[in-house]
Amino acid sequence: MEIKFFDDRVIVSGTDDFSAGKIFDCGQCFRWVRSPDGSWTGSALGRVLRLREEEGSVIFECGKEEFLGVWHDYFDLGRDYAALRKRLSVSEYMERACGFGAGIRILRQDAWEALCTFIISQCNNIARITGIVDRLCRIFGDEQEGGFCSFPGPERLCGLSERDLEPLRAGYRASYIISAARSVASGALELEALRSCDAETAEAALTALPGVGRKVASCVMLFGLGHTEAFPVDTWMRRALRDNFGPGFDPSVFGPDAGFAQQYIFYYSRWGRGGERYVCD
DNA sequence: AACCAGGCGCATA
DNA sequence: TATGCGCATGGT
Repeated sequence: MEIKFFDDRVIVSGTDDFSAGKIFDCGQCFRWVRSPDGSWTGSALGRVLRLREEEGSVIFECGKEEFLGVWHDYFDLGRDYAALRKRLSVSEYMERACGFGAGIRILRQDAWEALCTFIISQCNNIARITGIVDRLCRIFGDEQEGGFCSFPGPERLCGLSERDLEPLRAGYRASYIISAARSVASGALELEALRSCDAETAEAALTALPGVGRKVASCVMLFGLGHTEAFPVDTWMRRALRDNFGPGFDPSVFGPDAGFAQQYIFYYSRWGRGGERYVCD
């Protein structure tokens, strides 16, 4: 992978492992939008970025400092995904899943945003999750360039009531959002400290929050806390595992790569051939 | 017009 | 440990 710096943009080229469409549509984040011209714009970590793909390279519309200080890490560009896919291709199925998902990267998202959005995601569909998250940012976040809004932090939400959140139309999840905001804002839950904890400790701390079970906790760990061994299992994963792996399958065989295995399996089962059989059943 | 969504928490066996 | 249910809302 090559990175070239210009005054107003950074160009990343020479990799099969950056596909904006797959990265933003694989269900890990909810705030990147595609423009008619094919470019993508999103708000993350308090900043707005636009990027576009052109002839096998990715163009980040930002300066060198911002790229190195923010986006290089956010897009996990220091990781060798080609080597990762090779390690994960331990079976014919995994080889297909990794090939199909080539281009996926697991974003290093803000931990609070991950917690909040995956609380919202429970028993919900992507379209509605996106809408609720958008309203949350639009109503309680700060305005940014291009009509985008920042993700409101826990200190912004901790003083609100369930009625204040009614315009989100988040249903019963509203109370979960508020109590999570209060736990984090008060310091009762130190999200950043969970980065360096072992997985069991992090999961226990997260599931202590109302409305946070194993699935949401594992998503927060994987997408927001850098716990790459986390392996979220939802309805899609349950079906994919049931049909393609033994009944006693243990994701820990993938060790610290388990989270990436999960993403490739999930993406393949939803959008690839691995998922078609379920439609016909 | 139903069905169900990247679940959770609680009750019951 | 396993299974079932209600929870708010609205996309498909």
